Amino acid sequence: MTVTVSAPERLIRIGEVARGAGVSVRAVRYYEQQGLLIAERSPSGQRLYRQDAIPLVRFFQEMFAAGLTSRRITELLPCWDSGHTDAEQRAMLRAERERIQAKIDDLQATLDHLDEVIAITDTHP
Amino acid sequence: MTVTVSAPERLIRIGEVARGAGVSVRAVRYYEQQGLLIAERSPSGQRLYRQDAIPLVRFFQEMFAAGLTSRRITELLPCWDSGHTDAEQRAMLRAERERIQAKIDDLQATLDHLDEVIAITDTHP
DNA sequence: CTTGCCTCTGACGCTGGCGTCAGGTTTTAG
DNA sequence: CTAAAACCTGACGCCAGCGTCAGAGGCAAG
Repeated sequence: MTVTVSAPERLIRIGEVARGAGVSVRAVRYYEQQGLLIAERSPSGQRLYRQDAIPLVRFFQEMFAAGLTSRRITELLPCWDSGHTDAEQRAMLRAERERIQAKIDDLQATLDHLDEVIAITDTHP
Repeated sequence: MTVTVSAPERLIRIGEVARGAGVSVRAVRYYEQQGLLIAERSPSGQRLYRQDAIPLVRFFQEMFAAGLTSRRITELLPCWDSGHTDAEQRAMLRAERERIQAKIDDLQATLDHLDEVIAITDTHP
């Protein structure tokens, strides 16, 4: 039988999270307000995060860039960080996947359109 | 020598433009306010458009979906509807093309990311 | 003529992801 | 010990692309 002595994980403060993830401190506080990121508090009230908060914030940025709202992300978080998801959550996950795929297809079509215009304007000054 | 008698093109009103392009009447007025779409006026003050306003509005929607602002679109309009563009405009056009391509690449990476999560949540209920 | 739909001009509201300022406490470096 | 840097809680501001409401005029049909 093995006993896992939880390694005294070094907790970091909000500034380090922000710099590590390339966002502003304000943004990290906002994520907490939206329920995306829960922080412990030091006795004096400062937010304390585990290191994996940094990749998590990067993940949020990725989802924002893909057009998801913070509410939607909170609904999908169980799929991400826990090993237990229900059918509804997996369905939402696939639905978002489809939305993103559709967006990619739209952008690709737009790109092709633009390329035509570029070709015309280049050959026909 | 040929004389081009301009065909008495049927002008349409704002509602027909909106329905044709799948946007709201309010949106079409907004485009005019932003300088995207200039309309003639009937004696009573109603906006009158040529039929090609409909594909033009569709084009605006495509650009909005690709992340361009209305200001940016006005700057690019000469590339689109006239046969005369300068070097600066063609450069902007290519720059936007690159932006969209980068966006597509980002979204594709996000999609791959999501597919991994989906695979995990599906095999590991 | 009137009914009903379309159009007009303001002008305020909304959404989301923050920026930014104010005014105060805490931690850290020297 | 002290000054700078980092952190805290509100709370207002911003932008862009419209939605929406108010109040008034235009236009074809019966």
